[in-house]
Amino acid sequence: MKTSARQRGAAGPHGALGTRDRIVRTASRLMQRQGYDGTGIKQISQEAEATLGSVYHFFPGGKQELAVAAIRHGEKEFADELREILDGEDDPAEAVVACTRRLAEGLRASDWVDGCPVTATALGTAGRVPDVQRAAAEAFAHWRRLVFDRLRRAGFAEDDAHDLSHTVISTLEGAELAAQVSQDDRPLHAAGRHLARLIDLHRPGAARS
Amino acid sequence: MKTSARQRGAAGPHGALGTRDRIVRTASRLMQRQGYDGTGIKQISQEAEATLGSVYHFFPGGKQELAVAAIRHGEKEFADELREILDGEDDPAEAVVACTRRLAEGLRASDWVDGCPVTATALGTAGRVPDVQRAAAEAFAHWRRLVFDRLRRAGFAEDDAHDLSHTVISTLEGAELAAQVSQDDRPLHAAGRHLARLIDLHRPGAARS
DNA sequence: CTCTAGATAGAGCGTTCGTTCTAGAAGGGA
DNA sequence: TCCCTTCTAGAACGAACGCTCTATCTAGAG
Repeated sequence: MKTSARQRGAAGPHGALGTRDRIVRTASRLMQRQGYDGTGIKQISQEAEATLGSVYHFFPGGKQELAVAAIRHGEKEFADELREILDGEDDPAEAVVACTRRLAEGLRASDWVDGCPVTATALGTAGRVPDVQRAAAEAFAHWRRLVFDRLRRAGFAEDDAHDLSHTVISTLEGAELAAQVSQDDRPLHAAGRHLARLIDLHRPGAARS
Repeated sequence: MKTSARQRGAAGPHGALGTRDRIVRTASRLMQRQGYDGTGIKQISQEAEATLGSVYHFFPGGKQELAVAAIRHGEKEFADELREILDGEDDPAEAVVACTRRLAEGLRASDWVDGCPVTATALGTAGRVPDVQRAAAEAFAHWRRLVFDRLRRAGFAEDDAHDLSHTVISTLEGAELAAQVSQDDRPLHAAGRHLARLIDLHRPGAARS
């Protein structure tokens, strides 16, 4: 019996999730918007409809452990979306453009509030909380790996795929950041067009300068 | 009498700066590293060797006004550096590569702690503090303008220069972010190589696909 | 039934937060 | 000389912080 039927009666904005899941999802969403220091444990427990006791029951390591779980949750969420988009297009260049469109839609739909789920948390704790920094680094590495694998599957050379996967993730992150700060999705659209050109340039069999 | 001779005797880690300047510089540096919520007014006043009274004397608007001043300071600082590098190279593509090198040096020298001077502050206050968001948007726009002007001066078409300036700033920001989080400067070097290729692609007179 | 581990509940701890407030020190103009 | 503005100094306030602690409740094992 991992999660018993002891949960509150399916009410509230959360589905039939267990208490632990509600806490992690809420923490992830709040830290994405307000950063690590801007998000209080009590705020998380309230919005997750859990009590302080439950939070410290599931996360005895306190705020740091909760932040790591929140980052890992955000990582998986975006990884699933990324994988779906990358596999949904025949051409990797078009797939990357689709990514920028999706990011722009998400930003606009949230009124420019919901950006990357790990950036705000990671940046606000730069060198202070090693566990958080490590989890954020793993998130970036994982996302980059997804792009790398997609390029390899399309026949790109290993070195090219490696470098391109770096730049694709960096540029997606940077363009989302610029779009969020400027409240304008043009940075994302420009990034999409340019990344597509760049991928075309390194396409296997293409002429190289 | 703007700044009297009433300052403390040139001691401390700060030069012969006025109290207001010491406060702004300290706030900028601390918020760059710890974000808006992670940086306290008292911490700023202590590290700036100023008192709380001085802080609220110069910034009656409190933390928000101070954060705006800190962002504007960081903006000017990076703009000066950016202008110097862009003008220091004959070719805009080489200039952008020089930028990525400079960013990598700065990150490494600070042990991956000093990233972009506005990102952490802006992200941590996403939609909550409009003044900060506006100042951050102006910073990005200003930096982008510097790249745009440099490309125009090199003869690039207006539309190309516009789109490229977007992607250059986005990618620089994203690569610096990825490098900081991963504590690894490879994202910046990959970004430099790819941005140079992209600029070459749009060079005036070059063949276009 | 009893017993126990898992989970929930929230009062309360010491600390720090942003801010306010009053008091004083320093220099220039009258 | 006195005054007035500018700047420095830090005690004090209510609120919020992360966290600890004890108490209670529930579901299943025996």
